[in-house]
Amino acid sequence: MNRPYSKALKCLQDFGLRPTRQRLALAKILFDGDDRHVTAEVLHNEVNGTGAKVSLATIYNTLHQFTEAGLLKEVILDSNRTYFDTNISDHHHIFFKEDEILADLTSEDLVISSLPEVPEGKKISAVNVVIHMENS
Amino acid sequence: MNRPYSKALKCLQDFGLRPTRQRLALAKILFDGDDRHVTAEVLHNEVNGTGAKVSLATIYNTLHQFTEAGLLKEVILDSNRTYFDTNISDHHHIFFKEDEILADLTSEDLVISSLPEVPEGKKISAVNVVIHMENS
DNA sequence: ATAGCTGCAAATGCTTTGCAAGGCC
DNA sequence: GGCCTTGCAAAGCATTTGCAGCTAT
Repeated sequence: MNRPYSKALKCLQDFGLRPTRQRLALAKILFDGDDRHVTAEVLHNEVNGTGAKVSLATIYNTLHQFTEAGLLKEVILDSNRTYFDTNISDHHHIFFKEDEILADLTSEDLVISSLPEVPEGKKISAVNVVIHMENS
Repeated sequence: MNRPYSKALKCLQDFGLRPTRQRLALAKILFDGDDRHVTAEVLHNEVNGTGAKVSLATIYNTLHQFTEAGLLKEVILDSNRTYFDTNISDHHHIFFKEDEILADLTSEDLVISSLPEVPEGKKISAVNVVIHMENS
């Protein structure tokens, strides 16, 4: 492929985000391949390993901008880490404790057959499900 | 009732925790009534409002001791707050965003009819479900 | 007496922010 | 040029920890 940034570039342009060097580097890692589940720290190490220098503060800012733009979803796992998921469809997660790996569940893997009644004047804004696995 | 600490005292004794003034005050608030969902901060304000003085560090330590003893369950909601739940049965939660209220769901409110296959050598250690409600 | 508990204050770890310098259009 | 973006360092916040003094048994 001779246009290695095309996908990343398009993402940014589509959402009115100025394609700076830092945003391109991050978008390339996040969107030019399979779905990813990253923490700010992992992404920081990864992007700086490629030679591009992006500060941690900018990683955080950019992850939140991408999330606001609808390019990412935040996943709450535990109180120490925020994961960002490039799969923005409605889906659930499985977390492997020892490996610290977060993965998607398909709609076949987990089925919720009944949800609580929604009170007047309220709406469901999210249904967060995380299955925690550990070594037996 | 002329033995206002009986229930709290029993909890502590049953789990081999020395019934100190601080632990009794916290156990009384947590276990002498309906199920509660508290954060360390809320519990701190509440217990100090009763006249008992308990430091925030001790609140945290005690909440974790109670959790390890099986008297409480930790509930992960978002990355800013850890809630502790006195309902230790297997159940799910609903969170009302504007009111910052966390409540239990019964097994009728939410039904999970299928779980993912468990890989060899692994086991499910938790199934965390939180329905987020907001004003519509 | 002594092992365990508490409180304070300092440390930690992740995340956010203020602001001056730099980059994109 | 002008506005947006970045990077650094400092601040923030919830939580944890070290340690000296206290307390239940």
